[in-house]
Amino acid sequence: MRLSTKGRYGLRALLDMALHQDEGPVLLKDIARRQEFSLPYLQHLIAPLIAAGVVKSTRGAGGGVSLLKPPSEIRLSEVVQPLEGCITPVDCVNNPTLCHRSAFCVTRDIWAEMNDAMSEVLDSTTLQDLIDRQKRKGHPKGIKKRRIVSKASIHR
Amino acid sequence: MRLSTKGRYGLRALLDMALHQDEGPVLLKDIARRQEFSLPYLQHLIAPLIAAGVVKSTRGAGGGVSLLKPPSEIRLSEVVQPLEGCITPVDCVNNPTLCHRSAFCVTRDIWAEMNDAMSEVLDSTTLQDLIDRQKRKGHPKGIKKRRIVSKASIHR
DNA sequence: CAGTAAGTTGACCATTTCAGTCAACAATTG
DNA sequence: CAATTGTTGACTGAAATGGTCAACTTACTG
Repeated sequence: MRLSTKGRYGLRALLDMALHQDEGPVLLKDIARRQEFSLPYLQHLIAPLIAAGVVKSTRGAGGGVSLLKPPSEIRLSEVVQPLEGCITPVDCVNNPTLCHRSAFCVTRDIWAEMNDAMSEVLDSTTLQDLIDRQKRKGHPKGIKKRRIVSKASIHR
Repeated sequence: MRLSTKGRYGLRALLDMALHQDEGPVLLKDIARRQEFSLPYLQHLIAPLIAAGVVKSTRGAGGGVSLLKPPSEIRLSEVVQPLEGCITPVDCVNNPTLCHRSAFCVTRDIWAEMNDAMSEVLDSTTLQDLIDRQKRKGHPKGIKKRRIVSKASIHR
């Protein structure tokens, strides 16, 4: 039941973006440095978010990425979905025809309940909520200065 | 975020067992046939449930598997956990030291909320609840008679 | 217009996990 | 002893995961 790094890193990237966008488009390079994952990988996380209409990119010098909507209008489900695909625990929940047992399968009902419970969290939380929480916690802008980080550090 | 077949098939196997245990120990062979997955695979699903103390097995002729507790005392979390391991979306939720960002990471808080939401469903539902639902739905004992099933049928 | 700074895209790769089979074995019954 | 039934571990093919790298496009700067 693990989320992949796409969803996890992608959401962190978006939060980082939100926390820095007052300074204009945010450089992928800076997000990667602050969030401590590689730029090449980050590039692949951004693409689906652009396709989903959550993020806009500007090329060329002075370019970068920025949010297309105010953070209060971005639900986490809008972010996680493009990155992870549907988050359902079992495919038959959304696609009953996958299994001929669906109609009378009660375990499927349970997976549907789990699905609803997870969706509820992601639907009811916005990027703004994350920003607010971050500000209460400190480190409001993440790690800003370049730091020497050992290669062995775990990015999980 | 998919559950593996272990958790899904395992829970179905347990429900099947519960629905048939009035007739004494249930044969793995029969569970496999009714639930439409292979016996060799089912054998591997039973082992963790025995280790977890949910299921008891009897070898030899007339043997089979049976529940160690009444269905009303078996929470789904007790079944899913041994099969899937911890169901958390991200490891750092249960093990903050995995990532040095844990202390100030707000995305981690969200994954923790998702974790709680999922756990709540599995903790608050018992095998008896599944039995009751199944009886209301019909097919109370699953598919009993041997049926010819095409190889192409999808077991998802 | 040249040069450089960005983001974009697709090819590629190593490792791990998943889903499952198979065969040898242990225990129980009759 | 023979038949039945569960137990265990080795093994395997396919797919997903978690990346890297290089070529390309676009845009700004001087």
